[in-house]
Amino acid sequence: MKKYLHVLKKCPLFSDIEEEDLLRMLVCLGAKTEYFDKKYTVFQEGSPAKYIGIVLSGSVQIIQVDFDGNRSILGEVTASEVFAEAFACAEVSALPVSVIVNEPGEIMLINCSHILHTCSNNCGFHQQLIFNLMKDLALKTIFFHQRIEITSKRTTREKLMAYLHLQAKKANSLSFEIPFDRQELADFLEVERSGLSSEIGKLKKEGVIQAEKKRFTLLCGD
Amino acid sequence: MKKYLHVLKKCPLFSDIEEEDLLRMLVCLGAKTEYFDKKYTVFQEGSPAKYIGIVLSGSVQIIQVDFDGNRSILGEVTASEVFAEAFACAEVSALPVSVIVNEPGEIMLINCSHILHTCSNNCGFHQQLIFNLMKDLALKTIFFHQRIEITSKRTTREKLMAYLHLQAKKANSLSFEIPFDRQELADFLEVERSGLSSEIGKLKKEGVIQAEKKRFTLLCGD
DNA sequence: AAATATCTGTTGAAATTTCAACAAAAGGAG
DNA sequence: CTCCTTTTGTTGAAATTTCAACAGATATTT
Repeated sequence: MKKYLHVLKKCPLFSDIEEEDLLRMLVCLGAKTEYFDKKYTVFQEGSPAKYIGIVLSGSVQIIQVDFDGNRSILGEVTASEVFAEAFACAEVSALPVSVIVNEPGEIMLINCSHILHTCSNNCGFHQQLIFNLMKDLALKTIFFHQRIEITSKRTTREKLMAYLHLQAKKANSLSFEIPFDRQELADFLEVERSGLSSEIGKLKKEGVIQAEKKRFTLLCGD
Repeated sequence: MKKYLHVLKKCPLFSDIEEEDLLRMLVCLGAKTEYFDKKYTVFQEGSPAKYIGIVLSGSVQIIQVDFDGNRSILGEVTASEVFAEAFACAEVSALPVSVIVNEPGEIMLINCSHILHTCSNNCGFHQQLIFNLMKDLALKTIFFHQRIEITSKRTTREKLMAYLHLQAKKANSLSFEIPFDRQELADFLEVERSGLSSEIGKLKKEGVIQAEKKRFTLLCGD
């Protein structure tokens, strides 16, 4: 556990909680850590939500698959980030998403009811923990708004450009890497892979962007 | 304020808070109530988020308008429901959405920092309030997942049917009213109004649904 | 009650996406 | 290094959406 202390300290769930308190708290919360291989299903759509997940290393993807087999990627979660917190908090009986390992690594799982229902020792950090969880949920909602702003565009080109501009803003640079390959990007933008590929090709020809594998560069300053 | 007590008691923000405590708390929080006319902009996209809104009567819509003028409707908020809580909690400096009055009515506004930062009297309900706010945020996230499940469909027909099935499930009946007119429904589903209209026409002809103004009935039991 | 504004359904042409299929390129395993 | 798998770009045809425009129906206002 100590190995990942620097990761946990960056986790929004543990903001403003001291190192020694954090370690004790994790014991109190019954946190457990597991290693998962690539493509492993950490949480299966339809199963009850009890655990909050924290990525310690590697990464996971949040995905939704409808009955026609169409995959939507809701997001990519990397080290020190939290996932499934909303479902665990709301205590839903059937997860609307699956969580799949993208890059193998270790994941910490915490039974959410241990967070929500103050422990018997009534430790003071507990209030801070709940406060942090709330902030995190608020930020997740904002993330969804950004995603909707992108996917609500009507054409592949507009969706792609909206996404790239947002990534550039996040990276604070016109050049940046995205966490998706082409198929995954298509599933995130809710478009067809082949159409996306050809659109990327056109934008490159037009001199609007550079694109080499996962690295994109916006050439126009707008 | 007393006039809307029954509405406030149903508000998820005030679950498990006694009537007398609630009234005192509202004073403590500096809650203020205002009447708004139809089409009035309660919150303007781009302005800082400070207040949580609670609809006491009438309804509001949460909308996003991109620079091309395309409108997306994120949701409809009716009596005893909360809005803008995520942005207020996250203390964002620029709202990504506007809130527009649909049916005129009264709205209660509460400065979110009064909720987040425990008051000097440190009243016990405050912890309950924060807990409730967290639950509410979790449910909002789930709502967004449902919306994504609908809008991620590729055709107008699929989006419409996914939406109608969800509404039927919520209403617990195959017949129900939706809160949108045709243009608004199109802006919620992220499709073209004319295409939506013709799709509704086809579904009626095929005997899959009945549709009369805002009342829809699913004729197939699936 | 008439006049005005808003909402709805329809149309056909243009633009775009989807779909299926294939080949080149890149990556990984032995 | 070679074989095998995965990823990516390309294509053209079919399906769907978008767009603009209009007319009938429904509300709202005066």
